[in-house]
Amino acid sequence: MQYWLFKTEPHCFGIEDLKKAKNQTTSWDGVRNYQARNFMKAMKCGDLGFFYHSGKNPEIIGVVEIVKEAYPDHFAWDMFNEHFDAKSTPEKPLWFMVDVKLAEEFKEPLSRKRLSAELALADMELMKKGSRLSVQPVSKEHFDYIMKIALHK
DNA sequence: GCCAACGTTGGC
DNA sequence: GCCAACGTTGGC
Repeated sequence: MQYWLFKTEPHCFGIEDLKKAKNQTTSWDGVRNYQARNFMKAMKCGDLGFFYHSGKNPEIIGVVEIVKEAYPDHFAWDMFNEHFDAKSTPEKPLWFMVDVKLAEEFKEPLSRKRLSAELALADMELMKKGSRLSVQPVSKEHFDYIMKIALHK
């Protein structure tokens, strides 16, 4: 069992969109970064990930569960999709996505400010300056630590 | 709005 | 294969 973090701009696809989605499940498509893609390929059903809003009010607002392991991101084949990439084809898919389902919405979101006050999280990928990875692994220690804060509130 | 960090592109 | 230029991300 591994832990992850999914970043998203709330006005693009936020927790409200996920809540409204069928079965509160969505495909995590549109990732066009090799490192992030490789992390998605490593995900297993049942793995958990934080749902993070970037932007004006950065915060972790919940937890999602991987419910479908990596499969080709067909949006990359659609010329009219904003994430179209001619290098990817149905025969040789380059980009992949997973399906995630809302597992838990925190009663109170954990703001980045709140998280950065925690020394124990200083070496977390998310908290590193200049970290732009939209899909990233989270250690069990960091995951548990953050869950403890979230549930304690 | 600013700017640092990072990934990608393309000339050589 | 190097690296400068450029575009994007994302916190502040």
